[in-house]
Amino acid sequence: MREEEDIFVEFLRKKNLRLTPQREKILQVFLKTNQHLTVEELYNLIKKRNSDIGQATVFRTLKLLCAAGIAKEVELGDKKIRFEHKYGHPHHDHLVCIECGRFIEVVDVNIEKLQNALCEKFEFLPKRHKLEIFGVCKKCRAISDREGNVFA
Amino acid sequence: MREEEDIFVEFLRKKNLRLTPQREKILQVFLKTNQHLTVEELYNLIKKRNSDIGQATVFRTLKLLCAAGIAKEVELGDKKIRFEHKYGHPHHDHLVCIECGRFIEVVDVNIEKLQNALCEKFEFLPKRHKLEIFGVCKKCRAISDREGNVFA
DNA sequence: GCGAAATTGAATTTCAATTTCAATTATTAA
DNA sequence: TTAATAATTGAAATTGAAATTCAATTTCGC
Repeated sequence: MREEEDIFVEFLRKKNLRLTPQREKILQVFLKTNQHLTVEELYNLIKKRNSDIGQATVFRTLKLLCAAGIAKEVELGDKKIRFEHKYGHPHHDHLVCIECGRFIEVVDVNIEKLQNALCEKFEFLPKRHKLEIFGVCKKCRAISDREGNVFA
Repeated sequence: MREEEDIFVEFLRKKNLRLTPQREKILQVFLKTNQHLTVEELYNLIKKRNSDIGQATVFRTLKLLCAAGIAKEVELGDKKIRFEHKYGHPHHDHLVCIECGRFIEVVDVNIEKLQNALCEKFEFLPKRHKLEIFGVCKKCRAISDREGNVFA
């Protein structure tokens, strides 16, 4: 929390930008949730909590947070841009449940190694990658079982 | 070519839909390109070639082709929906060049195996996945070298 | 305090995706 | 063949999220 704020302040300073109450608030609320929210969802969350900050400001601040390395854009199947924490939150992939929408963050160094080997084979210089596995999570599988889903 | 057309005809028949000249044309042009085109790009291609088919029809036909298992939606970084061939074109991942936009289609059974193992660990039932590696392709790396790109 | 620069947020614009709807075309039943 | 029925088309309109505009406001440096 504190650390992210420091990074943000430093980032803003370098760019001759200002840490405003709105930006501070948006960062706080953003950091407090571990979900992957869209601009609109974060905007609604902030409005509910108390503050009255415009959607444009939320939008712009999230972009700033990305530029500062604190947030990161992701898309999880639906066609909306979502934002996740980046700082202190190293690279990972997602197992996305197509029933409940929840996701599991995973890393597998062996997969990453094979990916790099694959790139090498094509003399392709990898910069970043995105792996999403869509399926049914443990919890939803249990529900299907209980309900005797004939398709499962 | 012929095969895809047969599949499409059969698909349409089952759904009580019709094979119109427009749909036939769209399928032909779609199959002739190996790129991953957006609706608009395919629409422009068709217009250039000769025909005068509306964008709505291209859009709807591509959706039909997806439903028929002939086409498949993909997104490659930019935020547009693109369509690739699906029939006779088994699952694969993409190495996407961030310089020239070209992509390489790849498969690595070992990666897939590790993915399945990973899912098992979380009791997650995988249905499909999407792996995209963004980086610089061989050709573009050569260009950077030639130009003495100090950042490369 | 003053002026320059940055910020805000409501409203607007953008842009691709999608839908509407009236006109057209094809199919079916009589 | 014709009339009724159903599907198709495409121009135009709509949608919805992303991004921008701009006048009003706030903040900063002096």
